[in-house]
Amino acid sequence: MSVRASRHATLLEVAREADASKTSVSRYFGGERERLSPALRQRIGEAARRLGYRPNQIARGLKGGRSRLLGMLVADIRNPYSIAVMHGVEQACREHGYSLLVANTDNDPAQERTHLALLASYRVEGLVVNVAGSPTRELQDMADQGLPLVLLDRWLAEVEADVVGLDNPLAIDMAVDHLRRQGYRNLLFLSEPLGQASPRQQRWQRFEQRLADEPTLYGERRAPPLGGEAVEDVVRDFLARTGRSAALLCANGNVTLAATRALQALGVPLGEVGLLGIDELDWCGLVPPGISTLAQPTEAIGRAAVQHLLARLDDATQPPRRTLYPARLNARGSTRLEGLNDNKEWQ
Amino acid sequence: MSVRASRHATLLEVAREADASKTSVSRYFGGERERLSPALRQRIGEAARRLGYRPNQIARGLKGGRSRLLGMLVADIRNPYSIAVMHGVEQACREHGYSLLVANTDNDPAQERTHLALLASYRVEGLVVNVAGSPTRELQDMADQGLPLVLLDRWLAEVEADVVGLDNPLAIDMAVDHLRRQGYRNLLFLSEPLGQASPRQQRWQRFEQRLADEPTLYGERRAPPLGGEAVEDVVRDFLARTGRSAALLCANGNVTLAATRALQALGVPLGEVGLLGIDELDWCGLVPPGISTLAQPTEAIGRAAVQHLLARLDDATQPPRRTLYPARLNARGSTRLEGLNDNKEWQ
DNA sequence: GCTCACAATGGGAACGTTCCCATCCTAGGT
DNA sequence: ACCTAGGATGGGAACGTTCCCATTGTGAGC
Repeated sequence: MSVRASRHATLLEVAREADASKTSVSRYFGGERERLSPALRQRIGEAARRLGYRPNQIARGLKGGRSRLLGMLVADIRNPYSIAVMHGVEQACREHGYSLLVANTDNDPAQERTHLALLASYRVEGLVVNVAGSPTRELQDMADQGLPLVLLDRWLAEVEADVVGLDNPLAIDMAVDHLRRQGYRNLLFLSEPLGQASPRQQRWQRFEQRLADEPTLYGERRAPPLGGEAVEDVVRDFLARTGRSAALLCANGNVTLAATRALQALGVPLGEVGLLGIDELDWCGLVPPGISTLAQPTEAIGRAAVQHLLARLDDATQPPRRTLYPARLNARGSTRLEGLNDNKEWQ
Repeated sequence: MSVRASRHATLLEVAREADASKTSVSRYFGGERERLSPALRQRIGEAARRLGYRPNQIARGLKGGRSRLLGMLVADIRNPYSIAVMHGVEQACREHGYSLLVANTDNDPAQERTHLALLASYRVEGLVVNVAGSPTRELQDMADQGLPLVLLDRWLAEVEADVVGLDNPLAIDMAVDHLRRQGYRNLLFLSEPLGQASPRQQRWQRFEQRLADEPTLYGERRAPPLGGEAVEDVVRDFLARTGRSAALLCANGNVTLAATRALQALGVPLGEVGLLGIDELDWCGLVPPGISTLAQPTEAIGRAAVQHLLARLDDATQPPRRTLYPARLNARGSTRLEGLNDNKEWQ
């Protein structure tokens, strides 16, 4: 009985201790216990416990190529949407015996490339990607090498991979319908600058399309920079020209935040000017009279991403799938034109 | 020239392609380029580029024990505080050539144990731990095995490890000072149930202590469950008994959220009853007239955690350090007794 | 009683690195 | 010219697994 060295016990040590072969011990921990006789099984179990043995995942990953690691590349880790999805991804990983290696790019395309390479070097078995730029080349290479890939929310037309996210056209339809039903007639669609982000583009386009089909509605689209006074200016201008029954439709959480600030700065009461945001945020219920939102089923989206990965790990040949979820409407005071209006929408 | 197999190029293949030995290639990628002659260096560089070679971190980790992985165990990944700190940790990791393996326990002690074991099995070189329960035994074992450990925010008295977090007594002092200066005289300290969480206990104790030193102030402490009506009841009761110049001091972000809801439900205007929260949140500036907070320097805390890890990796013998940061006061409308009061505090 | 299938077990070669230790060569000191 | 120090390079073992392929033992079928 020696002083416990400050190192980890190995498979071989357990084998010796249990008077078994390393193969048997490997089987014990590799989920093939039923192949072992009860006696041997017990000896190994005890020896392992005595030695505090834990299989070394690194070594495991090396031999079998099974790193049991899934990677997630996040464009902006501070975005509540990303977090919520990540939570779903992480849970699903855990349930399937995987661990999650997270890389955050802070929306920097250069970092994105670096991190992609990094994740690859850890031989992750699959990758959930929320792209910032357009690392088309890198992603296609990885896909070609047989690495299962899921594009989250944002997708790249050129990359053949599964896509999981929100049904954006439907979300815009729901938004426009809701606003119209609540009595708003002049809609301002506010987005962040479109850039490469596919959801922004989709929402932007669908809004236009939808407006064309609605003779009773008037609409405009703007994508001002979120930083300075731009949002406030745009909103002030719009309200001045359209007067009553105006509403803002915010394309994502950041915009909702900026728009809320702008309306507060302009001294316009929420509801009198409608405000509907895509993405649910903690505080939306708190700003009186409550900000209406279209919530994304983030948890489900995260889990779905992992499921796609696992399915593809199982059968690499499936054609790319696209899984889109509907948004859920949280109607609050910010889309009630007059305090005593119809209350049917409320839940 | 063969069809590129769907596998990764290996060190050996690069060596063959460059007509060099694997040792030389290993040196090239292991940061010992200066030991190679310029000619060889160039050959290897070109061969590697041609083959798209990337060192396999898994294999690296196996031989040298250098997994280049740092682990982070988070009690609640959806908590904005955790996220913010994680962002700092992740950045610091990246800057030092490490990757981050994140595990979320959802505040479940059982999961916590599991995940701790999991992280260990990936042979992370250091661990940032934001404990949920009291995995004292596991942590001490890991520390004994020579694994650098940093306790984040919450600490366990029994575990010998570095601690990084907020200077809680100082934060309470700042809070009490600010509230007194703003004219509040009756303070209600609201916390989540204390449990094992050291910061909650520290804040709770310091409040009592501080109140004892302030004859001009009256104070009470409560830790109601956050779920139902309890917070509202506690607040209503307190306000009924103390009347004017009452203020709530919220021990963390969750409590601030609950307290804000309660005050809104009671129809009490913010400011008339003071509200000061520990932890800055996105929406604190949005709820009129703005909620005052004590912000934690989360980014710095995250970076400090990694620095401690690296320092200990460098010299395992250092005694445990404790690094505490002061909070920063964001004074807003919720701690202005009357609209036209002194404005000195505003920034 | 002999063969054969099959269950239980073990030996050894990978996996892709790192690192210790040669080996070779050249230039400098004598 | 000879010895040697030291720079450049390479060979091989190890890291802790998994997995292919034996090797043993046991009872059923003939």
